[in-house]
Amino acid sequence: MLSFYVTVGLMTQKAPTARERARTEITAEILAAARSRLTQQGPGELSLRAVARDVGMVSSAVYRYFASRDDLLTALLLVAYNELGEAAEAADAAVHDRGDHLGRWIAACTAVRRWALDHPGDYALLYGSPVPGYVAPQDTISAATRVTLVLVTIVLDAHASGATISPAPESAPHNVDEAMADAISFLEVHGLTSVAETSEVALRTVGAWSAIFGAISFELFGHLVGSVSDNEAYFEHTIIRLADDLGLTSGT
Amino acid sequence: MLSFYVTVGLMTQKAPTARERARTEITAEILAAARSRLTQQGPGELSLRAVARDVGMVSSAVYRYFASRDDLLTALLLVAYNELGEAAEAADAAVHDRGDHLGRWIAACTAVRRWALDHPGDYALLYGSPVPGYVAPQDTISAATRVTLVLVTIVLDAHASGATISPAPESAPHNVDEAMADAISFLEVHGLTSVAETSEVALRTVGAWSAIFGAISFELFGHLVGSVSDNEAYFEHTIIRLADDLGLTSGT
DNA sequence: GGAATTGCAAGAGCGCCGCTCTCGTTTGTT
DNA sequence: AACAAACGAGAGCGGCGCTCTTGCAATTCC
Repeated sequence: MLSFYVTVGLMTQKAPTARERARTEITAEILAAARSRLTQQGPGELSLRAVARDVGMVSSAVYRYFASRDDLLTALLLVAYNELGEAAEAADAAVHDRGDHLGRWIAACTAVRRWALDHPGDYALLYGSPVPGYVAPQDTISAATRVTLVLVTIVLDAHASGATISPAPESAPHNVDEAMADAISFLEVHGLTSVAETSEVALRTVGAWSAIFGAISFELFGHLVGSVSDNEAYFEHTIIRLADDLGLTSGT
Repeated sequence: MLSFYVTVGLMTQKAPTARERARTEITAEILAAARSRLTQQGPGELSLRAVARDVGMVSSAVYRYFASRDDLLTALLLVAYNELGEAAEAADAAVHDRGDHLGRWIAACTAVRRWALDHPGDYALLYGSPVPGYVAPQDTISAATRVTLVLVTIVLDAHASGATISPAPESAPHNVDEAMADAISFLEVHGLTSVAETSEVALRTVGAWSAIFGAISFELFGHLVGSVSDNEAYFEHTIIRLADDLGLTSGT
């Protein structure tokens, strides 16, 4: 760890100075302290002065590393998004039978819920009510996409393997293509081959993802108290119903 | 308005003193000022000192009317919950053909979305990430129930008129009754007659409600940017899909 | 009707917050 | 060795929730 950069060639790569090493180290230390506070409390309660005390600094010194509280929150946003995305990816990858799309769906969804329950503060930062003024920088967006990309990929894999969806209800409007235009171009950008009925599948996938989000949020924020007695069973029912709607069958 | 209580009998009802009248009036004034700030900003940004300035008071004076910032937020919670519930009830009641359950469903859901878009701050207070320490008092719960009660009633009305639901996917677990026990007793308490397959209907209704919440939250909090190009069309598709899943048909 | 009690608005003040600026000190460059 | 950049600490600004005290007005008691 100490001579990490020095071993690269012969001075082709500059060795980091002591200051540089200290800087990245302290930055990570601050971030870790902030993270541990965030996970337990909420984003609104995260105080820069408190994390400064945690790392044994005076508050003004922290501003050498993060320009503002919003900057710190953005850094945490990135970390949390990536961690959640990684959890979903790992859960999906752990299913050995890649053709078992239902199993992959359940694994990924369950991992998302598990992570949310284990990191309520982080979840609130990612998906809770945003601060009115705040707009997420570009780099956070790609991190935010990882989770949805896992789900989308599973659905597309299933449809590439011949999965089909039930017909849309007769009373549904017929402007699906226009409504989901952005999703379609998103798929194209990510090189995901289109399947038949692309926009209808996209519609249902986005709908499924927001339904999952709704279920987790309701559970986490206490809106299911008095209605659902077994949150885990309820969630399992929900995601299986969604999978069924997306054409993911237990066969294959 | 002035001689409101005085006209009731002959001193059987005490006339409110000037102080009492002033108190309720000022309380309402503070609440209104707070509300207008809340609707535009979020709950986290609502400062008691700011509303005090709005009503031309010093901050400590406001504490005569609301014991704490949390108390003020709770009062706002109640107002907002009731307003949202009323909006949903009114939209449902405006559908003249009471047998048109799909129409009533669409009307109620659309009204909820409309209200949320018009009152983003209030919506964040009701359904956004809660403050970790805060627990909602009992009186807010009944107000919170109004919206869901509208939706539940429509679904039950439809099923009392012979609506049926599609069978659950074969891969679904079989513990629906236990998972939805609380919802069933909720229905009994509210004197809502059970229909066939009660717990499955309850499961789907709760699922539908959280899916609606998810769709609205995603739209409001900007998580649909890049996926959905027409939010209104997307929402209409969503609620019609949910209605179809609940057995609400356009016929009857 | 006058005195005691209660309700009220204002002010000062406490500890917290985000953030800025200044001032010595340390580290890296030439 | 001289200079420049980065850094940590401290003081300080305005704003926050909330408490306490003080004078004043409305109400109630005798």
